[in-house]
Amino acid sequence: MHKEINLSKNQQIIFDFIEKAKEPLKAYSILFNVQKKGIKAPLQVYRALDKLIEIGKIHKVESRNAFIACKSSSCEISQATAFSICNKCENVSEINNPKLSKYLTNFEDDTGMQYNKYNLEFFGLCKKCKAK
Amino acid sequence: MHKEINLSKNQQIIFDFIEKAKEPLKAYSILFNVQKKGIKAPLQVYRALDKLIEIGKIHKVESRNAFIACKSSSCEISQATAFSICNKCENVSEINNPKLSKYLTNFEDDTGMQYNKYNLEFFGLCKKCKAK
DNA sequence: AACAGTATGTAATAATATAACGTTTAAATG
DNA sequence: CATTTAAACGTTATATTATTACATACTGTT
Repeated sequence: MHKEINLSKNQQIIFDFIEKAKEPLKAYSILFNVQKKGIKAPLQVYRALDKLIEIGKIHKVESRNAFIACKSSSCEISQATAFSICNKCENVSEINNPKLSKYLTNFEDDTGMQYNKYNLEFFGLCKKCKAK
Repeated sequence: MHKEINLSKNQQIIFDFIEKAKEPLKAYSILFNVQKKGIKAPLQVYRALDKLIEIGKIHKVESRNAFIACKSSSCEISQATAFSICNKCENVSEINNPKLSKYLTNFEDDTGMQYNKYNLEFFGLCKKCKAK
């Protein structure tokens, strides 16, 4: 579960926008859309994004360079993320599966090394796109 | 195992360079290093990279925007990749673990959807960096 | 030879992200 | 409350990553 942290003004503006979207947003698309709120420069966006990622309120979808609000209560502070990505409609949803996260969190590689952080992105066709 | 495919001139030049490196390389770093071989423009590099990824000779490490030669015989044509990444020294190695790939290939999300392609990136400290 | 598919060369530009600087605000400490 | 410290902010410039658009050339079939 997320620790409750007071967001700063810019962080709050940008988080609100990402959360409403319910789909991954690009940094510059965020920028264009919050300019009316006084945010003028890329760096203001990227700084807020960095912080929001750090505290686990959003995640970055690496393969898409896009940002999405965290809707899972189990991905502890962004350490462990998994996404399902449709290659056709680009729908992205966070996978909240305790078995999967347990399996990956406990995974040891051949050298015996264990990891506390991972990012997993699955690709395929979502149900809607498959039906077509 | 990889199907044997004849690489074109540019593809071969760029693949040779990535394979020798044995660490992930950035596109523009590749460009600067193959200019003496007559490759002058970013697009020439990106086109070769796209093709090499498509046929499974290299992978993209998404969180680093970098490219690494495939050393695994089991990641069938780039459909299933897993990497271990050290956050300190930036060492990246491909994880070739049949159990892991089997687990992920067979994974079904809560909607019953199955995926044939995924990319997993684990983060932590490698042995060397942990020892320090 | 004609065709289709893939690869190439080149210039321009788009999209993504950070460096460097100085100022302001908020929180913690004496 | 005054002081200190850390975090956040604003701004400009620039670095890095990647693609569009268009013209040409090569490769392997029929």
